[in-house]
Amino acid sequence: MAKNITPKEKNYSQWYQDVIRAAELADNAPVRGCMVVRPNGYGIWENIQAVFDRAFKETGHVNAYFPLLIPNSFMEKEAQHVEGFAPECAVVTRAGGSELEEPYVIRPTSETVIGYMYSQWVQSWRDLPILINQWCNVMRWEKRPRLFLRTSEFLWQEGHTAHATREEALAETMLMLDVYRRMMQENLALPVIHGEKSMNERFPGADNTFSCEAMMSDGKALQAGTSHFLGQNFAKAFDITYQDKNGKIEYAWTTSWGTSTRMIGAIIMTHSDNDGLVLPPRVAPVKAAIIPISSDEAKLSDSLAPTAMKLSNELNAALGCLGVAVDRQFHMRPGDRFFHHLQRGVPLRIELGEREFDESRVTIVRRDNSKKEQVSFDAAPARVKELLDDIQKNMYDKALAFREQNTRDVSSLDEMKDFFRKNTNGGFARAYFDGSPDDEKDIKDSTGGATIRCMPTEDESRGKCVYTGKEGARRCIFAKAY
RNA sequence: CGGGAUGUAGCGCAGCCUGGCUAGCGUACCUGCAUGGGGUGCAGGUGGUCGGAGGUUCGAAUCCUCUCAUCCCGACCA
Repeated sequence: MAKNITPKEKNYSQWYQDVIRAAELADNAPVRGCMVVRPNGYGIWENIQAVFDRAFKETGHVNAYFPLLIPNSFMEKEAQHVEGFAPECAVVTRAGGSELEEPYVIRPTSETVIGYMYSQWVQSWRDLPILINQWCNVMRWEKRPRLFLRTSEFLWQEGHTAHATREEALAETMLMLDVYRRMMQENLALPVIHGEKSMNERFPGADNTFSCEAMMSDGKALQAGTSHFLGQNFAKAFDITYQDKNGKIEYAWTTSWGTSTRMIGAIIMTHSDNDGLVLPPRVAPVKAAIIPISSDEAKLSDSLAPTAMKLSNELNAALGCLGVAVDRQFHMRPGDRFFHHLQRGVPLRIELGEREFDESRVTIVRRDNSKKEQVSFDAAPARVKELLDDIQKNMYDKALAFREQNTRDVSSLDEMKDFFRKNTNGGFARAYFDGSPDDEKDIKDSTGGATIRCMPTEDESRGKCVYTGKEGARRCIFAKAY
């Protein structure tokens, strides 16, 4: 057991922070609520970006960049939007040594500037759809920051699209929700439930919001990605109009969708253990560490290290990435080196020592030391690839099994209260619900914080509402959330 | 922003109540020797204007006021 990490059973928040520190993912910045993303953490983000970016491009989107500063008046054009975001906006009022004529808001999200630009770019039905994504930073002055989950400044991607018809925009909203679900499941090993948000949880300015919800290992829910159907709200606020085939002027229909560095928090809280970080191989910056071991320095530099380099090149070629690194901390004791990689979430360790070398074999060991096997040099690339795929799959299966173990169907309000009272966080409660936003708030108050995370898209069943008793209610996932 | 707590070496802490020699301890770090396949052992050493500002006092880590930051519990959110 790692002595620099508080066990999660003892104090989950402390455990989370300890894992981040031990894995050198991020540090607190000198600015309130901001974080410094360290190389090991940024490497995860780069891998996430790579797989998501590819998926966006495969579905016809292109990248662009819009400015960090937004004229204050833009924010005020959409009533719901300004109401939702005003409390958490940081504003620039001085620049160049004097007071600005109009304050600039540091973007909390870019619907407004992008809407403004779209209004200039769109004239005809032929100009639609516009399918643009941007990777950038945004700032939201949150009350209670937590590394990766909620920081004042965070990195994300925001897609903004404009369409000629309502149907097309709705289809886009659902398409991107599904892209998120797939990417999270396949690459981050996060089983997520995707579905529609309740009115209380809607994005300010959206007609409808959908999300991907994941269960953390303490039973709480985390919203890992959202896709919004904005209707014509922003088109009307920013005058995004086009002339249709009949020559008639129409408002466009828009969508927006985003995922952020919060996904790194989701990965940590879904997979990691009391020894430290556990990373899904597909997004691990280091997928395997080759560790040459010998007490004979000449042997290390003359034969083991060069062989390790050769092996890492072969492995990288086989994996199609640069995820295999040679550990050159030769002066450290083997135990220290193993521990270092363990805490940083490196899925596989390849031990290359005198014992193996003499026999032209390497030892492949899993992070948790659960399996150790010897393979020949020639067989190593294929075997490593196989093992990484296996680990990736097992992580997903394990997370899914955990979610299922902590999900329960509840058919009455008392049962729901009981579910969330018994444990500290409960888990996911599945229940039919057809009440009003105030009814939902009442459930929140009486359960110690459980809210509707989403109404699963794939669940078309109908039943009796736990609150009102009305028949024909949709099924909802209730949970306490981060 | 409300309730609670904490700021002393990179990290974790003691000292504060009851003011007083040169501010300690563990760990990390550096050096040496021995070691070496899941957090090595011994010995020696480097490193602190005690979060910041002001006040009380002959004298402040310690008492008082203000301030900043962090953590926990709420409200808010990707």
